[in-house]
Amino acid sequence: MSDSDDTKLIEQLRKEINLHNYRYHVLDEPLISDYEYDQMAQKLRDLEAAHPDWVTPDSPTQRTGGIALDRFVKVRHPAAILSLANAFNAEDVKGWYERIVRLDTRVTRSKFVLEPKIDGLTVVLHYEDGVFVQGATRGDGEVGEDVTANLRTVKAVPLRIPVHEEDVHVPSRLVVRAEAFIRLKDFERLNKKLEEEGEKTYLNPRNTAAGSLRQLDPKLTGTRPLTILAYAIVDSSERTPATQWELLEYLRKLGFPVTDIAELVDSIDQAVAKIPEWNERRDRIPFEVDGVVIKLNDLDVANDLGVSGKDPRGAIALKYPAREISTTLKEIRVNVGRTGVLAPYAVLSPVEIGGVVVKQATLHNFDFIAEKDIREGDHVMIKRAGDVIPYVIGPIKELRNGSEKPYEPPSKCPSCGQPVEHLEGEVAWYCINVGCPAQLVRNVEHFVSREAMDIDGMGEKIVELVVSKGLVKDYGDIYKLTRADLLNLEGFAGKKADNLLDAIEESKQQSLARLITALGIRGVGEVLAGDLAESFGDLEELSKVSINDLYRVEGVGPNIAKSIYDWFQNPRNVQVIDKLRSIGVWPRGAKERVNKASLPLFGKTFVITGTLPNLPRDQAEQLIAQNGGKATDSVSRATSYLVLGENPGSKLDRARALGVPIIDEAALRRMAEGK
DNA sequence: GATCCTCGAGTTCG
DNA sequence: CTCGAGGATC
Repeated sequence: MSDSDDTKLIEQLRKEINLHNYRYHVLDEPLISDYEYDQMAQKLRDLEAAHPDWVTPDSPTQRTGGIALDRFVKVRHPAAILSLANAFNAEDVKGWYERIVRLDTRVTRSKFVLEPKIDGLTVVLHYEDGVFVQGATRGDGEVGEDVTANLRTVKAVPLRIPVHEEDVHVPSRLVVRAEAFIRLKDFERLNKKLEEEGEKTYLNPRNTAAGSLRQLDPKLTGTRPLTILAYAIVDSSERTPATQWELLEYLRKLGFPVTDIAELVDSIDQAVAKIPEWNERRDRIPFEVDGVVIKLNDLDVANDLGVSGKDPRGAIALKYPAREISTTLKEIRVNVGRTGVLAPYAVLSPVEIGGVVVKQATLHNFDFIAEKDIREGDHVMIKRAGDVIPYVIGPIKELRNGSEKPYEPPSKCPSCGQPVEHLEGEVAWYCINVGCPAQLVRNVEHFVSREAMDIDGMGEKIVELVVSKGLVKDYGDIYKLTRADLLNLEGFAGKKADNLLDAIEESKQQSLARLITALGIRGVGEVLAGDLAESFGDLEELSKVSINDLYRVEGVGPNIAKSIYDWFQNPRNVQVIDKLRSIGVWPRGAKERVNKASLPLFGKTFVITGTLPNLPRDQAEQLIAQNGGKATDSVSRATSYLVLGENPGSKLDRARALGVPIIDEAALRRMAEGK
């Protein structure tokens, strides 16, 4: 092997080891086995031994522990602080049960306790004669770090027990296990405050909790909204309760915060039956939860079962699918939108999140990249927002090794090479070349899209094809495509060509509102296009309208009015409109004024979240509109009702916070019928 | 002038 | 879904 191969390998190993260190020590979510990790570390040590001059101070081999925490005193735990075996579905849970029944038949007589698996950090709290004397992190399970001073600043940690009740006996020595974490609300508030102060924000509550506990300055920890929930006794000078359920009650009596959503069930079948309910509950818990822990209630039996590997047999963690995951950002690339906006996106090392493999994610705009200091080569946290669209939360700066490249926004359009421009006071950068091919493709895509002219069979690929072949130079040309044109294209057999031509022909019947949407005037989308169609009746009238007339349309202010006016002054656009008219794409608007005030939903604003059982979203919106209501996208005080479907998003939380009434599909139908 | 609300634009994967 | 921006409202 050549030296240059070795350098690459060393770099690669360092990067990976750094990642796995982080996963293991900070996130407590290892991706690989200890064995694999040791193999990797050994390989790196071997390579560095062979090339001593390549050893850099930031190499993970130069650390004594996994991650630099040596400034804290090490504490040996009185008993191993074990992790939990993972289950990913009900079958895994049943499998676990069957295994432990075979080991000890007393299991069949035990009840089970379900508790939330909080996404935080385990802490170990020591009490002597009821006084808090030491607090430690979990560390590797055997040895943790002494963070007593920091934990003292956490108000939820009792400094003396019992806190209230006097009739509870406290053992002279008691060691309690708890989870330290930050509530979602507190996390958001903290990040907002940091942002206002121009400080760096945190990635997620867990990260923040970890960072806060490891502050060298306890005063700083004190400013972080950490809290704890206790759930186990690690060691005690006296006998403590024999069941998990009683133990939770006992901890509560002593004055420890204890979860109030734990449940006691009689059998494993009942525990399994509760799983869907717990899954559904995930979003309503005010802190991050990454699963539900199912524990044998009988702690003596649980103890006797012992451990398998590093996991106690008496409990199992049913893990929810991860919503956040780390991966490498390989490269930043830039798309050109239909308006000429440059939209950067991240090319990622593929990772599975929420059941799909994500390869790229939007980065919104260049300010976003600069603010978060996202660099090419960074490890980044990815989240699937609302469980659909992935986005980059931010870089994991702890994992940087110096090879990351800060990002420079392009000065030229990645499609046409023309210089890009930045409008005063706006975040976006634009390619202002009217002939930019990327913009043309996006424009045509928009024209044929579902909310506009809805031409079936004309996807991204085909649009690109007809544009690159020069068959379509503006969207008017779509209607000039012939059967012969299409048959000449790659991958077009007779049937496919006919289908597409039919779809194009059919689209001539689309409403004026859709045609206005399709034109792609900046600032004019579905909603405004509908209002414009209603106010002006046809394109001819709209094209001759004055800025003052536009002003009278609701939602049109100076900027949008100018944008519409200018669009119709542009000779290129005049040409396209003439083309559309000559072909027969010329819908007449309703321009009729239905008396909306008499309709049942008049004056009501609806927001839909999740999937409705029997009604696609666009049809639900149509139903609302037809009956005089309005369907909008974001929940506010002005929202009359939230229509709740399956797998709701964050709108549900917001609706609850604002006290917006929540209804289901059936209720919406009843209201639409005026009942 | 500040704040709230709504809309538009771009976006992922199968 | 997220973000930015324009418009409406107080």
